[in-house]
Amino acid sequence: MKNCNLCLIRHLNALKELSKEELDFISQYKRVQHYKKGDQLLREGQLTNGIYCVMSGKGKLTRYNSLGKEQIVRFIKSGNLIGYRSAISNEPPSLNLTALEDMTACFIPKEAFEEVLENRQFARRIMELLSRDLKQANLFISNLSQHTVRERLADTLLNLEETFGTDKEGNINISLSREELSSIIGTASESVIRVLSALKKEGIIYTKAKKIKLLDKAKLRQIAEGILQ
Amino acid sequence: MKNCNLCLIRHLNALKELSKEELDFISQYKRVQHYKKGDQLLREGQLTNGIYCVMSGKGKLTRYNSLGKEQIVRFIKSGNLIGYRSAISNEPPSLNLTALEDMTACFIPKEAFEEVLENRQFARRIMELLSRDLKQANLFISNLSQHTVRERLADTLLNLEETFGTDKEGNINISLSREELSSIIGTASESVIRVLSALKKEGIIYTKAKKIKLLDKAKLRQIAEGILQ
DNA sequence: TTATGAATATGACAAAACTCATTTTTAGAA
DNA sequence: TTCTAAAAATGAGTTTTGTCATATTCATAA
Repeated sequence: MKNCNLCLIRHLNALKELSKEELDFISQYKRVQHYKKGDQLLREGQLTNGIYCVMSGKGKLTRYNSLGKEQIVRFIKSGNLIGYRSAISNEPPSLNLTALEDMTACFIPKEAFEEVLENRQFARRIMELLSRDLKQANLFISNLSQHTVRERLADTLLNLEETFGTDKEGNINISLSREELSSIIGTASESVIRVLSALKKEGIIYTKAKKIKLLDKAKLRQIAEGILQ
Repeated sequence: MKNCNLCLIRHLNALKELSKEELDFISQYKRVQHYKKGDQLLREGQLTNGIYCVMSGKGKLTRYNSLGKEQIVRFIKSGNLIGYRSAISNEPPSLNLTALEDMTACFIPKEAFEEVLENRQFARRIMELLSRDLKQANLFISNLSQHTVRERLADTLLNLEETFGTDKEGNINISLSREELSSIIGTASESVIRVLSALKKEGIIYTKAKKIKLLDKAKLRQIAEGILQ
């Protein structure tokens, strides 16, 4: 896809606010990039002179703590715009972006981004994105600190289904290892495995290898909120 | 203070980007408000049609979980601009703002805020504020989930001193109950009390009622990072 | 197909944190 | 000042979670 005017993905994010001319302008500078599962698009602390518009594939935003353990902060899917936070504050990214599947993303150099940021509608959308991210992050904070592993896992499963939807069999449409699940909620992988087993035994979820299917979402919601054991 | 042009507090935040005329404009609509310790300026979910510029006093931004337990998300001090996140995304605030001391804050109605948001420099500053808040929130997320109570408390004490400075005796310049400290790091107040006692016994901090003084910040930093027990 | 290493699962034990009960201290009112 | 209620501190026992060892299953290459 050479010209962003022909690309429908833009309607999923702030780029939809841009005029035909502005999109032509961006098209001149953007580069379509392909990534393999496991590739890193952004690396914590390592300057990236631009932002990404994700065309296809899924990814994870992570941070490593001082002991080298990974913490998943957020997930990325097609339509998402990435890297505007560090572009705006003019500093290296504070998170890593790793592809969870093969991924295609358009790289838009910072200068081109800054240029179209002059468009008020666009700037306004970016502010709204930042606001939404911030609200989400604050929600995440209160979830993390005041809930048990079981409650946080229930919450995480519901969020994952909401974000990525389900396949035809009804399984959550993303493939994560138990290790990755544990680094979302900040616990040991053994704890996640134990809780998943328990939820399966109770008939609340069904698991088959990395496939997870939510059978009783109402109960899961109650568990997430600490109402139900 | 009738006119914002005469107010020096604005130099501490995004309002410094505004022209004389824009400040005159805001001055017409803004209201100076006084609050007592314990008063709530913002209430989660309850629409507030404007933003605040804090003139004096300290406050806390909190959320209550489904069991009614308070979680402190961030602290507020003079110079801070509050409420722009919910103003921008056009929704009720997602956090509560409670005064920790007597407080004075200027209320700027949303319409006036939206008007001056047309100023690109100002809008850019607001974006930078949102970016900084988001980065902080992400940092907080990784700190919370992968550290022990002792590590998180060490980190919190350092952050509090950095944010609020020290008084002439060298105590951290904010008065928090053990209960409040525990709701920053998301733990039971007894756990905070025990760890504070231990740190005192080890000579790393000094405490006298609500006064806390950091005696060995280097060690505290190592504890916070999990390098030192 | 089998072989191999990685991921998942499970058990046993240890460490961390929570809860509840009780005592001590503190801050503020009378 | 004394009194009183709230906050802080401490101890004991329980629950949750983490760690480590080991077994089992799974995925993939040969």
